Amino acid sequence: MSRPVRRPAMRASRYFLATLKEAPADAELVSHKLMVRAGLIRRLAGGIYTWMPLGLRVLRKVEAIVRREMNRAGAIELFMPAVQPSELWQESGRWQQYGPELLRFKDRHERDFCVGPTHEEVITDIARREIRSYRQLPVHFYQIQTKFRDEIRPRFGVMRGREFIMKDGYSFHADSADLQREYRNMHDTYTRIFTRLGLRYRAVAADTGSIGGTGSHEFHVLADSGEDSIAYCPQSDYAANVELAEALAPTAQRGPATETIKEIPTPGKTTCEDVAHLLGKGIKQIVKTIAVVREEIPAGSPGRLAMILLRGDHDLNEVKAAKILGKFRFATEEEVMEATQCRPGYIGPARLPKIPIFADRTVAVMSDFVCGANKDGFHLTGVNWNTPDLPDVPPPMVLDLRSVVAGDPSPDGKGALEILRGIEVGHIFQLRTKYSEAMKATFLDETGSARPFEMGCYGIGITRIVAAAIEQNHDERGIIFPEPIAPFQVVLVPIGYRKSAPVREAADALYGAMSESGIEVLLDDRDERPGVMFADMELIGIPHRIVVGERGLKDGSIEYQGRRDKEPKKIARDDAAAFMRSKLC
RNA sequence: CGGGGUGUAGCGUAGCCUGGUAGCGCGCCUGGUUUGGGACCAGGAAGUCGGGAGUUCGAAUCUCUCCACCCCGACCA
Repeated sequence: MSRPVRRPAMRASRYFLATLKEAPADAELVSHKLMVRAGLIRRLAGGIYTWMPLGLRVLRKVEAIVRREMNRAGAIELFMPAVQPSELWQESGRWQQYGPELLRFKDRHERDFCVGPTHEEVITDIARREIRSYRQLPVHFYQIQTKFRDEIRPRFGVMRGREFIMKDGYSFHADSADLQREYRNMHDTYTRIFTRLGLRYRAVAADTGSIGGTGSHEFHVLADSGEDSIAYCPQSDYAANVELAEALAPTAQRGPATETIKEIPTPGKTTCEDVAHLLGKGIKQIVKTIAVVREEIPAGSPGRLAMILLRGDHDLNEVKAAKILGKFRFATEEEVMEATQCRPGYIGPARLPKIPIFADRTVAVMSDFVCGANKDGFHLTGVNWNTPDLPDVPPPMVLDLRSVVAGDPSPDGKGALEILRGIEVGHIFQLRTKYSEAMKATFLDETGSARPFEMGCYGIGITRIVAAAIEQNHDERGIIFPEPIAPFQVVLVPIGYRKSAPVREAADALYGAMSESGIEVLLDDRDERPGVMFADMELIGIPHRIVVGERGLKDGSIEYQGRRDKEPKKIARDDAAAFMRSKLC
C-alpha cells in the first residue's frame, strides 16, 4: 500500500492563517461558523466559497483518501468537463426534467450549455464511443470535480452550497449480476473510505430519487444537525432513510365502536395538540386530515383534491405519498374552502362525500376517534369506520403514508426502530440501463448482438465531508479535526520564540526533526502571546500540540497535549520527535 | 417562488421610531511597556451608512424601487 500523501510542514509566520474572533452574522450552523472563523473558507456569493489555504489542505486530504481507496477498488480516474452541451441532456431527457437546479446558459453562437450538476450524460457518451466489446467490460471511471447545482436555498456554508466538489464514479457492465458485484464492491469501498476519514457514519437503504434506477444506499455522517433522518434497528442490521423506511401495518385489530358520533365546538383549535388538550383526549385519538392537490390530475377533474389521514402524532411522509399519489402539493386555503365549505383546521373524513381518502395504515385500525367536522369551529368525537357517517375505506386506499417514529417495529421484524440524524455524504445507485438505453450506449456481447450497458453510479460529497466532519467533531473552543484530515498533524507552540534563544533553538530543532520524518507540523513562530496562539490552534483544530517554553526546558522537558485532552503531559525534550512519530504511527 | 427580517469601516454592532452629515468593541498601522491562555498605554488609518430615485433647507434616519444576505415555508388541513 502506498504511503499517505504528505503536505509540507510550515512556519505560521510564512503561512496564511485567517482566524476570526467573531463569526459572521449570516452563519447558522456550528460547522459553518467554525469554518469561517478558522479561516478555512470565505464566501464569494450565495452558496459559493473560496477554499483558503488551510481549508484546501483539509480538502486535499479528503480527496487523497477517496482517490486512494477508489484506485484500490479498481476504479480508474479521468476528468470530464464542467461545461456540457445541451444535446446530451436532450438525449437523456433531463434537459426538460431537471428544472431550475440545472444552471443553463448560451455561448456566443446561441448554443445551449449547462454547468454539470452530475455527469451521467458525459460518461455515457464516452462509453458509447469508446467501449465496443464485452471484452472491455467491466470498467469503472471516476473523477473528483466541481459541480454546480442552483439550489433554491443554499445554506449552512459549504454543507449545502451551489458549487461543490464531488467524487463521482460510473461503472459499466455486461449484465446486472456484474453490476451487483461492483455495487457491493463500492459499498465496501465507501465503508473503508468513511472509516479511514475517521468519521462516525452509517450506511442506509435509500430512495433512488431523481437519478432513477433500482437499488441504492446512502452513507450518512451522524450529527444532530443533519438534514436527514435515518431509522435503524439496534437488534439487526436494518437501516434506512426515514423517507424510505416502511411503517408496518399495526398488528392489532381495530377496536369496537363504543361511542356515538358527536359534534363538539372547538373554536380556535386547529392543531391536533390543541384539540386533544381541549377534549382531554390523547393525541393518538385524533385523526389529522391533510388536503392535497394531485397535480397530475387535470384541474376540474374529480379526485384532483384528495385527503390524507394520519394519526395526530404522525407525520406525513412526502416521498411515500408522492409514490402513491403522483406529484402533489398541499391544497391552498381557498381550495379547501371550496371543497368542504370549511376552513382548514376543521376538515375531516366523516360526512364528506365525493373526495377520495387515502388513509394511513394506523388510521384504518382506529376507533372512537376525533376528527374535524367540516364545519368551522367544530370537531367530531366518537367517529368510527364502517358507520353511516364514515364508510370503510376500501383496501387500496389504506396505505403506508407516514414516517416511521422511534419505537415502531423494524420492517425486518427483529426489534424496534430508533431514529438518528445524519448528513448524507455518499450515495451509491444501480442505474441499470436507464441512461444507456436513452442514449443508445451499447456494446457487442459474446453472440455479437448489441446490448445496453448495465450501469452503476457512486457519489461522494468531498466538500460536504469537511463540513460534516466539523459538525461531528468540535467543542466550544473550535474544530477538533479527525487526524486523517487535519490540515496539520502537530502544532509546535514556542513560548517566547523571538525573545528566548533556548526556546527558539529547541523549537527549531524539533520542527526540523519532525518535518524531516514526514510529520506535518506547523510551527507557530508568530510574535504572539501564548493565549493567542493556543486559541488559534484550538480553533483550527490541530489534533496534537507541543509547547516549548523556558520553564520546561530547564529540566529538559516539553509539553504534549492532544486536542481532546484535559491536561498537558510532560515529555523529555529529546524524546519528543520519536514520541510524535509513534503517536501518529 | 411566497411570508418575515436584516444590510452602518475587515468582523461584531449602536444610532433609525422622534431627520441636523456617524459612535463603540475587536482587528489593522506607528511607538513604547509586556510575554505560559485571546495584554496594556499613547497616537493613527480606514465608512459611497447595500445601489438608485424621491420628499426636505437638510436623509443612515421618511417614501418608492432595485440588489444582496438570513430565517420560515416539515404537526400542516
